[in-house]
Order: sequence, then structure tokens, then C-alpha cells
Amino acid sequence: MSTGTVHGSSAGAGQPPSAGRPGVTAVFPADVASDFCRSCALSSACAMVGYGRPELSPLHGLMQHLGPYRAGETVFRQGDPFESVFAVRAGTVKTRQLDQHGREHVLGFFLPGEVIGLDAIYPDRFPCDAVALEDAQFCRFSFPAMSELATQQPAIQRHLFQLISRQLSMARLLAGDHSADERMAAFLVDLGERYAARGFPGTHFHLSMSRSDIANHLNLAAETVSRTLSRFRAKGLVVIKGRMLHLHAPEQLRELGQNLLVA
Amino acid sequence: MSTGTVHGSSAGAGQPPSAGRPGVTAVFPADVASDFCRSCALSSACAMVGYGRPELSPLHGLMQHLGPYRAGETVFRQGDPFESVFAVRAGTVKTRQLDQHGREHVLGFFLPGEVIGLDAIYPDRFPCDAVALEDAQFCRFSFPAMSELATQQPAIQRHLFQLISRQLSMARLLAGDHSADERMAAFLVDLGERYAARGFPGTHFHLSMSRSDIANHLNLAAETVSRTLSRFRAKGLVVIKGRMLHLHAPEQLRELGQNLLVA
DNA sequence: GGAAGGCATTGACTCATGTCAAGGCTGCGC
DNA sequence: GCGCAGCCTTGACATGAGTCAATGCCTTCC
Repeated sequence: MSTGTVHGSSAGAGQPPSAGRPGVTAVFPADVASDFCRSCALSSACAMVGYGRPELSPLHGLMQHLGPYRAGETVFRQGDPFESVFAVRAGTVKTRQLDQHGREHVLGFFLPGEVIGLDAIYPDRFPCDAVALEDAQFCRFSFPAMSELATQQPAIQRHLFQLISRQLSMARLLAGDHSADERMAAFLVDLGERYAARGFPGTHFHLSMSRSDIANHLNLAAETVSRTLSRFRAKGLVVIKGRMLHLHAPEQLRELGQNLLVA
Repeated sequence: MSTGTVHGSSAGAGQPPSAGRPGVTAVFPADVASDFCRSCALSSACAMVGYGRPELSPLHGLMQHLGPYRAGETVFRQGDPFESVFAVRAGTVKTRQLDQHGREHVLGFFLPGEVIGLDAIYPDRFPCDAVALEDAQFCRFSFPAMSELATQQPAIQRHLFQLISRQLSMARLLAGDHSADERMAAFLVDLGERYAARGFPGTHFHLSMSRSDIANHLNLAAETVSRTLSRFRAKGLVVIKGRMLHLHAPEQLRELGQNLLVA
């Protein structure tokens, strides 16, 4: 099961869904333990179940494959009851909240190996929509099953705590008072580092989201994002053509955005 | 053990610390099960340990009393290794981060019964200082012990997940694009509701933090906070004298701040 | 009770970013 | 290959909030 479709437009990889599309596919250990899974944030949970030990039957229903979804399709919706968390297998996703007046707020973008849905634990409903930005596939984990697993495997519990806690740190950084340049630089560097952590090139990648999604996420106007990128280009910090991006001076960008960068 | 000192300036309540001040006091079940504790966010964890069952010895070290601390004293510091979470017993606390240039960012204010320190799980160090705004006391919970308890008591695990997840929701709201009026209105209503949830009057309370702390927390300038409050006063939304605040039209304020309010 | 220091308020001005508007580029479908 | 639609860029202008500065108020401490 390849991950090479991340930047592509075809969802060729993956088993055909059992019923319609987006579909649910049963999980076979051999499939779970793919190359890709090694970098997944939930691999430790996966390892507990599959990996050739389906006899651990109480957790048999822990995980299912989901998708492929086409760009623009919704994985879950704001207000849906919370039952599962999702790991992105392929493609990229944005999460967004709609307020009373229908104004959108983009909470974040998620790459293969990253986890969405943990913010639904408190209200017990999804606080946001998850929308595929490119053709995408997911692993869906039953949260009750995952919680039970966590009580048996302290490492899993710890890992889940860390995943949420990390999202909290990141949300707080974004909530600070930062200029457009700082926000933009930090956004690009962060994205690069996350791609790198998943085995993709970290200084040369495709932006799967529109300028206005980026703007919304960073609390800027789309025009400001455009102008900032143009300025970065003029300074030789980036080379950018449409949505293809090359971080030409990542250290300088990192310094610019340091106040917003966690690690 | 009274909670009546929240707005006061004396920390009279509580047992004398065993060694110096701020001191640590052993926990006696009878003390734990005070009136106050019923509204504490960690009461379910407490109930597992104390409440007349000290024979549950593996968890004996779960909780300790801490304090009193005087206004301005620091409970834990940014960078300290993460070992415990804290529940506020009395007084109020702010948490703040310092960036590379020493600029402060106020993350939040915490009232009696609320929990601080959960954001330290991911980096395994406290990401912020916690500073008493008034004389304050705490319950300190060993996090390893709490985690172990959580593996045995799924309800506790669930509760911890919820506490972090809720902080995540709130941080995200603050990260959105909101006017000074929205931010200020939401802040006041939220504070009132949290006081009310802990048994204090929710429309008539004392602001234990300075205008500039509020401003910093909301990403505004202190002058903007001042001007906004003056405008609210002129519109009859609040009556405010120094730090004494009366929410005169909480419904209107709530409407103003609705985009920033969770519940 | 008076002086001092910190906090709060108010006004005048500045500036970063948002808004509005026009035009260009790109990719897709026919 | 043309035209359309959506996205992106750029410019001109508006504005909400920040900054600077002066003054007032309250608390504390001698």
C-alpha cells in the first residue's frame, strides 16, 4: 500500500471499498504493517492489535480502513457524535469550524500519519468538519476500543495524552500575538518539518491548500498571505510557483517564525 | 476548609505547612472530602483515593496539599520537569509563557476547582509559569500515580482526556479572528460562568488580574481593554469600579461574545 | 496623612492588516 | 484550442487596534 499519492490527484492505492465510496474495508494485519504505518502517530496502537496477532480478539474492531475520499469530500461533520479518531493514511485534510453566521475557521491541516478527531473527546461531538484537500484515505479507530486498549497498555494511554497535549501547545502558539511574517514563516517551516518527519522532502513540497485556507488558518487575509509570500520570494527565502514551494532558506524562515514553533 | 478567601487577601484557611511556606501537607481523607472539593475538576480522582479508604495504599502518594502561596509567588516554572498536575484549592492563578525575547504571553487564569499543568504532558516539562494572583492553595497530584489510577479506573482516564480536550477547544477559540469587543465580552461571561460553576456569584465578582494581564491574554493592548470596558459601561452592559465587576446585561454580553464561548 | 509607585483611563496619532477592486494566470471541459 | 471559472496577485484606500504620552486614581508604606 503505497503512500506515493500524497501529492497526486489519483486515489489508485488502497483496497476497493466493500460498499460504495467512501467505503470501509476490513483490516488485515499484513496490510496494517505496511511501510507507511511505521511513521504513523497511532502505530503503537496498531501494533497492539494487528501485526499478525488477530487472536487478540477483544480489540478486533479497533481499526478500519476508510476511503478513498475525493478532494472536497467530508470525512466527518461538526456536530457528529464522537465515536472514532482518524489517522490520515494518504492525502491531506483540513479541519474547519463554522460559527453561527456560517463563517469558516480553519483549525488545521493534517498530513499522512497524523491524527484527527481527538478534540472531540470533550464535547463528545466533533467540533469541526474534516475535509479532504486531495484524494485521501484514513484508518478509523474506535475510541471506546482505543480507550480500553489504553487501560491495558499504559504506553498507549501516555501516547494519547501526548497527542492531545501537543495539539494544545500548538493551538496556544497560534493564539499568541504574531505578525503576518512570523505566522507565515512558522507555517511553512512547520509544514516542511512535518513532511520531513513522514519521510517526504521537507524543503520542497506541494501546498495542498488554497491561499485563502492558509490565510484563514493563520488569521490573515488571503491578500496578506499573497503579499507575504511575494516578499519572502523577493528576499530569496522561498521559491514558489503556484502551489509548488521550495524553502530556500529554511534557517532564516525558522528564525523569523521561532516564536510560533514548538519543537 | 472554607473557600471564602477566594476574593479576600488572607490565606487563613488550610493546615499550616509542615516545613516553611509554601509547604506540603499530608492528605487526610476527612480533609479531602471538604465541601469545596465537590466542585473540583479532579474530585473523581480524589474520591478514588481518600474518602476514608487510605488502605488503597498504592495510591497513597497521589495527592498532597500545597501552600499557602502569597500573591506573586510562583507555583511552577516554565521548563520544570513535569511530575504533577495541580488543582487550585483557593485563590486564583495565571499561567504565562515567556518567549526568547522575554515577552510574556498569559495563557489563562484559573479559579478554585480548576486544574493546571495538563499541557505539560507532551513536552514532559511545564510550558509555562504558574503565578498566584492572590494568596492561593493547591492540591498537587502525582501524574504517574494519576496515570496508573486512570488505567484502573476508566472513568478517571476519560475525565483526564476530557479536561485536556476542553482546554484544546478553548485555546482554539482564542486563536480565531475576533474583535476586541467580542474577546472582552466572552472573557467576562466565561469568567462569570466559571465562578458560578464553583458556587460563587456569577454576575458580581472581583477581577484578580490586572488590565494588562487581561489584555495580554486576549491579545489586546491594555489601553484597548480599558477603552472597551469604558464602552461597555457607557452602554450599560457592566458596572465596574476598579476591579469590582458587575455584569449588568450578561445575555447581551454573551451574544456579543458568542463566537468565543464554548458551552 | 502625605508621598510614591503602580495601575488605569483617556486622547492624539501611527501603522499593520483588512477591504475593495481590477487584472492576470492556470487548469479544465467542451 | 478556446473560453470559463476559480484562484492568485497587486494596487489603492480604510480602519481597528497599537503606541506614545499626559493625567488621574488607588494602595501602600513610612
